[in-house]
Amino acid sequence: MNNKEKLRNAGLRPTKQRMIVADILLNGFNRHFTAENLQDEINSSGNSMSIATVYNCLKKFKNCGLIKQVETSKDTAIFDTNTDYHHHFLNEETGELIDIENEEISLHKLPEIPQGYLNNGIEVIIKLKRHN
Amino acid sequence: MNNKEKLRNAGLRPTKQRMIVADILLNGFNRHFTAENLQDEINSSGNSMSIATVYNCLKKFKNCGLIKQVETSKDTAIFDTNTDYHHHFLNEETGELIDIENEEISLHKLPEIPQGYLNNGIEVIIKLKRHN
DNA sequence: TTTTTACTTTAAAACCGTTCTAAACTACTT
DNA sequence: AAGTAGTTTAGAACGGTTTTAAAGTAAAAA
Ligand SMILES: [Mn+2]
Ligand SMILES: [Mn+2]
Ligand SMILES: [Zn+2]
Ligand SMILES: [Zn+2]
Repeated sequence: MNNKEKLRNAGLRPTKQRMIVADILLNGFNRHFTAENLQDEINSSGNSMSIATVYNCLKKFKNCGLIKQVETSKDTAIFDTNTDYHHHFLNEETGELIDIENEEISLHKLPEIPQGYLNNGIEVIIKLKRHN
Repeated sequence: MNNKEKLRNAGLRPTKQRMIVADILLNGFNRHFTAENLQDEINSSGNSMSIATVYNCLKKFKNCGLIKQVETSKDTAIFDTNTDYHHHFLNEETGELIDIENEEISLHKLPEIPQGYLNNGIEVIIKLKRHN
C-alpha cells in the first residue's frame, strides 16, 4: 500500500503537505521524533512547511493511529512511528528513547480496571541513569 | 518526625515558605497535584507564595525525594506525594491519575538494561477510556 | 467542466506552563 | 553582631503548542 492509499484509508485527504510527511515517516524505518525534528527533516529534503501545519499533521496522524505519542514528562512532545504495542527505555538526562519490544517484557498480574473504564493501552517506561 | 525535621533531614532550610508547602504535602494523605493546584491551596489556607517559589520548592522537594513527578505527556507537570514504588491509571480525557499499588501488578521478565546504564525506576501507565 | 462546499495551509499572534533575572530578604555561621 | 550563603519575589523572558483568520486546495455537486 502506498502512502496516498494509507492516507485515504485513514480518512485523510492526501494533501501535498501530508504526502511529504508520510514520505518521511511511513517508510518502514521506525523513529522517535519531535515536531521540530520533523520540520528540520522536511526543510533538508528541499521542502518547507509551517510549524502549524507540522503540528496539525501530527495530530491527524496520531488520531488515525498512523503514529503514536510517547508518554513522558519531557517538555517537548515525542512521537513514534512504531505503532506496535511496545515500551521504552528513557535516558532522563538526554531524553533519548529506546524501544523495548513486547517480547522483552512481560506483565504478569494486572490490576483490576476501575468500574466504567476500559484498558486503553499500557506503557512501561524504564528510566535509565548512566552507570558511573 | 515533624516537618521541620523532615526538611532538615533532607538538607533543606526550613524556610517559612517550605514549611507552608510541607504542611500541605507531607501530612500523610497522598495526592497528585500540579504547581497551580498547590498554589491555590496555599492561597486558600490564608498564605500566599509567588509561583516561582512554588516551582523552586517543588524542584527541591523532588530532588530530595520528598515528592515525585509522574511521567505523563500532559502539558502540565504532575507531582505525587506518594514516594513509594507504585504505578498509575491515567484517564486521558480528564488527566486524572489513580494509584496502582506495587502488589497489584507484577512485571515478570525485564529487558536487559543497555550497556553503561542502570535501571533508575520503572513506571507503568495504564491509560483508561470511559466504557460506552 | 464549472461551481460549490468543506477542508487545509499559513504567518503571525496569542497562549500558557515554566524558568530566569536581579534585587530584597532571611537563615545560618562565625 | 556581622558576615555569607541561600531563598524569595515580581516581572520578564522563554519555548513549545494552539489559535486566528485569510488565502488556497481537494473533493463533491451540479
Ligand atoms: Mn511538562
Ligand atoms: Mn508537551
Ligand atoms: Zn518506540
Ligand atoms: Zn501516585
